Amino acid sequence: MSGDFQAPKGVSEYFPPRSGIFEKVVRKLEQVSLAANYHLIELPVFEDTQLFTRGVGESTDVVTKEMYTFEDRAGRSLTLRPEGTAGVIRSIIEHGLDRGQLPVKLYYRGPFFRAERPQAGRYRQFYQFGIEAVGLDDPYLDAEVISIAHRGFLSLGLKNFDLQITSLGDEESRSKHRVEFLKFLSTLDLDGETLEKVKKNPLRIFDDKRSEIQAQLKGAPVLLDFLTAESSMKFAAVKGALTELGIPFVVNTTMVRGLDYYTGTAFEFVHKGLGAQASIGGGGRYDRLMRTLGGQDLSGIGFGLGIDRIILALESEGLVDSSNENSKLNGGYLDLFIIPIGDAAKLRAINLIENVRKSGFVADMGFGDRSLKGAMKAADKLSARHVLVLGDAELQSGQGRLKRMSDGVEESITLDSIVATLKNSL
RNA sequence: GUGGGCGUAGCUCAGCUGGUAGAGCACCCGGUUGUGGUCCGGGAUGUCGCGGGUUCGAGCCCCGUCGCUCACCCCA
Repeated sequence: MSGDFQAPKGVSEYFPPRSGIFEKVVRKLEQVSLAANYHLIELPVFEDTQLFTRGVGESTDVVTKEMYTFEDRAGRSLTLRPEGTAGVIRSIIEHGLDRGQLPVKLYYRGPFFRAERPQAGRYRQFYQFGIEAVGLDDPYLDAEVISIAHRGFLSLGLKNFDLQITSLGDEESRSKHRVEFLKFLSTLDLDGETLEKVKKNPLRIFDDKRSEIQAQLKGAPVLLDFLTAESSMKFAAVKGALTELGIPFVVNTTMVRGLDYYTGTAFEFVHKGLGAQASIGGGGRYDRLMRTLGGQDLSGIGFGLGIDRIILALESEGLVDSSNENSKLNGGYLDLFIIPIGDAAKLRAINLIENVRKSGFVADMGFGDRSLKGAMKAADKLSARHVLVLGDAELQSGQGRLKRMSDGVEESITLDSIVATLKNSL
């Protein structure tokens, strides 16, 4: 530990070589989303506090104790976004994006903030990638959204994860179940704190990890058994589509989502190689959110994936080598490294490098005053494919020897043809 | 908010029952004059998280404090 400052508690930071993995994850997820016609929406990281209290739900932990809320200079209450969907919906309504063709298909990514106690895979500033399909209530759209997340994970090489799904049904389904469930809960022996929790959202009790609680929950009325015919058919359609797509899933009858706006389809991707925070992504349908925020009565569905956790998952599956700084996987390599000897050579080198870079190659040069041997070592450490030593002789003759580092073979070239030579070497 | 573990070189860590610090990796220089990867030689680096106490003497013991970490609650 050195220096006078350190990062605020619980934030994740990515610097090379790990930042290369971060970029790769985001790029892959963008790729699969774009391929399904979802497009980028870039939003502010802070919003009117009310957007979240109303949108996410007053009873959720996210709103009651995890928001970074502050006042701006005019006394407005603002909050660093704890999740992505509310902001997306706000923007859709505000800009009338839902007035054209439906569904509106968007993806977003960036930092999110929750004031929690940090632990493995849980940060106060964390990164999410998410998509939203808004405006249509079609179970096949649910399946599409899930399949995009699934495809994203597969394209990153992940294997050790499960997809869990359930249906939270519509309001009728839930109120019928709620009556029976509360009746059941009243027969249990629960402590005060748990009773409080149950009051806010009875289903939350399923998240309790204490075995004495879990034991009591055996035989509890299951929401899935109370689905209306319509909800039931939709859920069956989602499952059918997933099966058709060859996407394995397990129905989790006790799955609980942390945000209040979910209705109908809800899902979660759980990775087995992580700690207590095993969810690498989740989402679901929300029928009321848009109306709640003052928009049209349109349904939507989306997911949020935790980039930090995906990286942990990749590492747990041995899919990235964070110790190898220049692993190609991390994008760390150079097409050309020029070693100039003397100031005149540096001037020429910086010029040559510029041209090489313009042609799309990755190039760097030796700065400072290292020994030639030291500079060669540096080139090697940087995984340079070619090295060119530029000294007085080369400056005068305009000729040089391009060394291929893989086998040490040197090729005589004219300095002006270096780009062409590099192209030929591919 | 609650509980456990830990804080020693840039990184990973060692340091026995208290005697003022070490290894590996990384980094720099060199192994003759302008060419890397292996090998060999050399080198720099720490207020041992911070403050106080016990002691002739503390990285090792005690107290406090800050930080990190894992777990609970909850979630990405």
